[in-house]
Amino acid sequence: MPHPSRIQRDDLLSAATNLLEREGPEGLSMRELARRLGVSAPSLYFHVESRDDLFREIIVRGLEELGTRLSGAQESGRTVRDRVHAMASAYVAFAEESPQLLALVFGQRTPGRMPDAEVGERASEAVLSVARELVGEDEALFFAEALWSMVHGYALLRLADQFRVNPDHEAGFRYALDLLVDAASARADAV
Amino acid sequence: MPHPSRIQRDDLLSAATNLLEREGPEGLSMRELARRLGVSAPSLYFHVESRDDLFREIIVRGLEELGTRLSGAQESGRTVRDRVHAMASAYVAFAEESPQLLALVFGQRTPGRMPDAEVGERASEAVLSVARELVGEDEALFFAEALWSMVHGYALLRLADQFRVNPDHEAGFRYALDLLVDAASARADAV
DNA sequence: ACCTGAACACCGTTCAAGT
DNA sequence: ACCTGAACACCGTTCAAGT
Repeated sequence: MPHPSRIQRDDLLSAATNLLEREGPEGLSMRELARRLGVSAPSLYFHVESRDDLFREIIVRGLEELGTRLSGAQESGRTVRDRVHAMASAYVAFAEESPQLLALVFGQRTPGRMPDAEVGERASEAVLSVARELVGEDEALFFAEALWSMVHGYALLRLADQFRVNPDHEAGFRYALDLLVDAASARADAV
Repeated sequence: MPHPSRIQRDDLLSAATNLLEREGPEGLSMRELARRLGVSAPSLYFHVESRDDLFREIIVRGLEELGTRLSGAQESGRTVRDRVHAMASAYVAFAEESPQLLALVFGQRTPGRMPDAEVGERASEAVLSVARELVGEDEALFFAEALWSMVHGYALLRLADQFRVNPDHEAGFRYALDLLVDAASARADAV
């Protein structure tokens, strides 16, 4: 009679994500992960193909979680401006809860660690949809990239403590977002 | 009579930076670096304190190089818009030449790896200066953060191949930059 | 002053052996 | 089907010993 699995796939990925946030990517080792799960290191290979594969799975989960939060935030605001701010705040909140995960999700691709292209669909669809509202179909893709870039850059640079000379981060972020929203409205009016 | 040093500090850092770009941060190992320099691993510890210290030195060099390029680009354009585009292009070019280095320079801070705060002074001064021209002293800090965020985010997301649905990256990037520059001009006119 | 080989405590991964 | 201990080739770092 076979053993019932002693490790739940979900527990493995949760423990791995915790370890990643606490110790960084170099600290997420198969042996340490096994130690925390109370099993031997080789037994992990019955649940993931390799360490790279483990990273890939973590990224998939992270990307799905981010997509869920963004499309949730998208439905929360009354005006377009509110929705942009809600989504941007959700993005930054995610970045602050899971900085290592965010860096991994949108970081340098190492072959074997990157998930299929369609995993991020939900997140990009949410951003594209709000961009469509603001500037119309034709410019939506460009505007979505601009908005995403700004929010992403802001989240990462804040985490890296690069904005330390600014005493009021909330105000700075709102200023940046409104620059884009205002510019979009001006363009839409001009047409 | 003491040995003359067989390793030049500059060679060590260059080789380390090359190895970083080729193999990523996890591939930059003291032993592999020593191998490439034709010395034993322990002898590296006469030139750097630790692997973390090596990373810190690489980051310092990278930040200085980026600062030099940005303040060079800042002097190149005739109009403010030209200068913004020149600096942004220099930033993206740096990111494309040295993606791993950029991720390191502005990535998650691991204690012991981060350089002193004033090392990035040159780069931030260049961005602040162009921001001052565009929106005046009062909003310069906020605008600089917005501009830097956008360019940084754009560079990273491009590298992570997140803009693959957009066939024309050059046009998308110019669109994004001009959104900010136009928004800044509109604000300056309104005052 | 600088370099070395040996050593220690780590690491990813494989594999034969166990239930 | 799942887990283990032993093994292999790595790794950062220290240290006594050499020039």
